Parts: sequence; C-alpha cells; structure tokens
Amino acid sequence: MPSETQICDSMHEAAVRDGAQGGMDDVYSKPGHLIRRLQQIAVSVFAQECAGHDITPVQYAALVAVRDNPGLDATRIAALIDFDRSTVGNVLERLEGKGLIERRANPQDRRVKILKLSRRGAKLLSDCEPAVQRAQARMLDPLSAAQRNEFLNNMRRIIARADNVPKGGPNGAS
Amino acid sequence: MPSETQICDSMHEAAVRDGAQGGMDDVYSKPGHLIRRLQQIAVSVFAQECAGHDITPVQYAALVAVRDNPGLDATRIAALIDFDRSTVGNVLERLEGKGLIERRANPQDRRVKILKLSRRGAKLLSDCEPAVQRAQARMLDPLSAAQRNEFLNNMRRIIARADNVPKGGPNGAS
DNA sequence: CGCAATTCCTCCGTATACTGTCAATTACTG
DNA sequence: CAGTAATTGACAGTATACGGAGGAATTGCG
Repeated sequence: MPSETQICDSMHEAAVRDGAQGGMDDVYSKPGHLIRRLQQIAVSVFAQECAGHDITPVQYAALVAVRDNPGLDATRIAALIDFDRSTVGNVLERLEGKGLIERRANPQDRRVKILKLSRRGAKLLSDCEPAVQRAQARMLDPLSAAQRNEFLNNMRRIIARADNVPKGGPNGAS
Repeated sequence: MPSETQICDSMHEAAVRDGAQGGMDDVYSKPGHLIRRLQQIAVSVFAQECAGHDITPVQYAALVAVRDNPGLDATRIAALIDFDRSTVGNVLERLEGKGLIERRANPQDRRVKILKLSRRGAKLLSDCEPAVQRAQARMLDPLSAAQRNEFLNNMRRIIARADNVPKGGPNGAS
C-alpha cells in the first residue's frame, strides 16, 4: 500500500551519533533545515487531508484569493498570496485547465486578464473546506494551545520583518 | 538593479481590509500559509548570504551530508537530509556536474554508487561556512533569544511527531 | 542452486518556485 | 503627439519536490 505523500524515513539518531567527524555544527537542527522540514510536513498533511479533491496548497490559496477578490488580475493575486507572477501564472493556467476559474480579457486594459471563480471552483472550495480546516489544525497538533499561539506569533514576527526589509541585511546597507 | 531573490511585495493590509466578502477565515494567517512564507524567507536569506558561491540550500545540505558521511549512497544521504530519492538524485547529479562530489561504483555491490566529497567540494564548504552561519542567524533575527529558543523547540516538537506518525492522522488508524 | 523479494539507481510526469526576458499595451512626460 | 517608462502576461531556464515505473543487481529463502 504505497499511500500518498510520505515524508521520508529519517535516521538521524544513528547517523548524527556515528559518522559526523566534520564541522560538528549539526546542520539538522539549524533553522533552515527545520523550516524546510516544517514546510514538507505542512504540504504532506494538506495532501493527506485533501486527497481525492485533486488540489494542492498553492492551488487552494490561489482559488481562495480569486474567490474573495473577483475581478483582479494575476499580478495582484500573486501579491495577495505572496508568490511571484510566474508561479501564479502557471497555477492559474492549471486551474483554468481544470475548469475551476475563468480568465477573460479586459476591454479597458487589453494587457490584463480578469479572473473569476467558476461554479465548479466554488463547489470545490466548499467541498474541501472541512479537510483544509483539519489539515491546518493537524499541522500544529503536537503543540499545546499556549505553544501554538506563541509559535504563530513568532512566525508572524519573522514574516513582518521580511516584509519591511525586503532586500539587504538587517544592517540596512542599501 | 534587479538583485537576487526578492520575496514578493505583499499588500495584505489593503487587500484583507477591503475585498474579502467570502469565507472570512483569513487564509493568510493560517499555519500553512505562514510556514510557506517562512520557507520562502529562509531560502531568500540563504541565497542573499551565499550569493557568489553558486550553491543552494539543498545542495549545501547534501554536500555537508556527504562530507560527514563519506562512502554512503544516494538513498542513505536522502534519508539523512529528509528528502526523497528522486530529488537527491538530481541534486547529486548537479553537484557531480560542478565537480563538488565524486560518484564511484561499488565493487562489493554494483547497484550502489559511493559518494565522496571532492577537493573543490571541501573548499566550497569551508568558503561559504561563514555566510551560512550568517544566514541561519538572520532567519531568526526578529526574535529575542527566548523566543528563538521557544520557536526552535516548537519546530522540533512538530517534526518529532511527524517522524513518529508518518502516515495516517494522529488517530493512528493503520 | 533457483527464484522471489528487495534494493538501488534512473527516468518520466506533475507541480512548485523564482529569475530574467520579451512583446504588447498603457501611462507618462515633455 | 511623439518618445519613453511602466505594466502585464507569456516564455525560457534552473532547481526543488515527490510519486511511480522499470531495469539491473543482490539477497534470502526453500
């Protein structure tokens, strides 16, 4: 039974204890590695809960953004969900291919393509909402309520800083 | 000046306040979204600090794993850094292409290819170590020492659970 | 020893994810 | 109003990320 979206086997205990004659800084407990693992887990949990709906986390985010802001173009949707335009362009193309959104040219500005949720898109969103809720809850399930709150706040702190300092280091050398 | 790895513009304040007539669950503050943003920031910071070294986070992780465990094969390296075999296979191929590692057949077991760090690989690792340290520090820079510790522990808690419950939900239905 | 199960790598297919570039179009400026 | 700047979507290129198929090689079991 192959199942969907594994997560990897991970054999750290053994490996870290044994080999490791090099830097001995333990790359596996550094923020970068942990964050990557976290994202891995989040995607996996989402895929597990939403299995059968044929939807990915990014596609879901884009779909919600289109639903809540009908009439926007791809560039603005991308800014909303914090993606670059190319990625969002591909995602929207797939969503259109699946008949979940509609793209129409704008008579006022022939550069842009107006986005709108289709009937099927709306149905899919409401269909998989419980699953998404479960997924979001499960991601932080190992934490207590207090830890969960603290954790979310810390993530927001990091993200807020990144929003204000988009480029150079914290030592604002322009 | 185009610069490397932006992060996106993000225009939430305006958008969340204005459109949003739909579910009103605020997808943008859910764990999944925040974790994705965090990973985005981590990758961006790494790229900024390591610019000029022509190395990505994953390539760095693989390189360190090979350095600390010479003689392992791709499958075991993948388990070490928590990636699936296909991805690691591609990464190692690129690393070999850049002359940072060497892949040799194993006479004892002709299925496997033994991995070893090359001279250039070792040099690159020691060259970019300070940059990597800076990157790791900068990721959690917005947090106080206490918050940083709490944050890392919470990430480890989530990851530990995922390691023990690889498949089904927390309600361990095998 | 023969053969099934396993293991390892490779390739394919899909989906992110981002940079850079381009053409078409619109906005701006003198 | 002409020339330029800015914007938008599309595209190319690179690098993750993961599941699954397939072939070569090894192991284990009878």
